[in-house]
Amino acid sequence: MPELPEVETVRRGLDSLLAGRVILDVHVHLARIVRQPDVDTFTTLLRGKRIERVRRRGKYLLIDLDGWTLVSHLRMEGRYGVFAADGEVAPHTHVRFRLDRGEELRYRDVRQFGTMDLLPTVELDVHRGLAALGVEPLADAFDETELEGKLRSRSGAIKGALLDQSVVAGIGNIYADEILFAAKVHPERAANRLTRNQTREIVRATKLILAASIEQGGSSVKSYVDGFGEQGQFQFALRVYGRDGLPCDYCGSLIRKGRVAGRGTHVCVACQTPPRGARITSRTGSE
DNA sequence: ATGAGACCCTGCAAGC
DNA sequence: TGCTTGCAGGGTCTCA
Repeated sequence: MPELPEVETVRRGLDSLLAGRVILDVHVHLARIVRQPDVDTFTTLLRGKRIERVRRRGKYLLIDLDGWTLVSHLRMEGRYGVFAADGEVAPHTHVRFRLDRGEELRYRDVRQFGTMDLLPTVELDVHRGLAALGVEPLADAFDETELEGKLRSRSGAIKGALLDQSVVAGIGNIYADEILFAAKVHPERAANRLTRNQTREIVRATKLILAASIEQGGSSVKSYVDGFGEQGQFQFALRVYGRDGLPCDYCGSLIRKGRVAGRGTHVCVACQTPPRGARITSRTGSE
């Protein structure tokens, strides 16, 4: 499930493959993926456009084309790949962009959750999803003061706050668990009751973990593959996510899994001290 | 204003 | 063995 490091890995792959290429034609096989404009306009507008570059904001891919930008969100399982145009088309391929040199950019998405919006680049700031995003976690602007300000009014679990894209952009379920483990903060701790030191550790862990994951091409817990069809290697560095019942690398206690903010949540209750009233504790285990 | 829960969708695992 | 059921997940929406 692509989060910031995976989307960044895809961005790098696509940028190197697509910059300077021309879209000759577009075929949309599943209309739902394209939210705006309508499919006919989408297709007409893209035909003949030259791809300038591929950017990223949070978990969004931004493909710039001659004054227009294709805003693409992979959600759970969206994937891009460049193939020979006459080659076999994989199942669940929903959008095909025919390129020059006999190649094709293809978008696959088994769960059909992904979205594409095409809008003038100058209007990007009014895109609903983009407009609501918080700071980029790897930017200097994301520091303890910034995070503390965002958390001040939030009495809910810190994990829920980290998943909120308006607090900080790009963190999903996997990295939220990894970041909180590295920062030694229990995911159920109230966001506005963190100590200054805990906030600082969360910021530090966020930058460290996301950067390390990008370095290794992202993680690929399920089906994530980058623009070149390579699998990320960061999955082997996950310390808590998907490791319920296994010993913590740091202290040897068993990793527990429960639900926080409606998401499966992994925690070492020895390293991440549960707050009063926490559901995930050494006693209760799962649930 | 905040936060919890439903919803979208499909593949897979678990349970009978 | 074959069926049904439930779960996973990101973002957006509704509702309290």
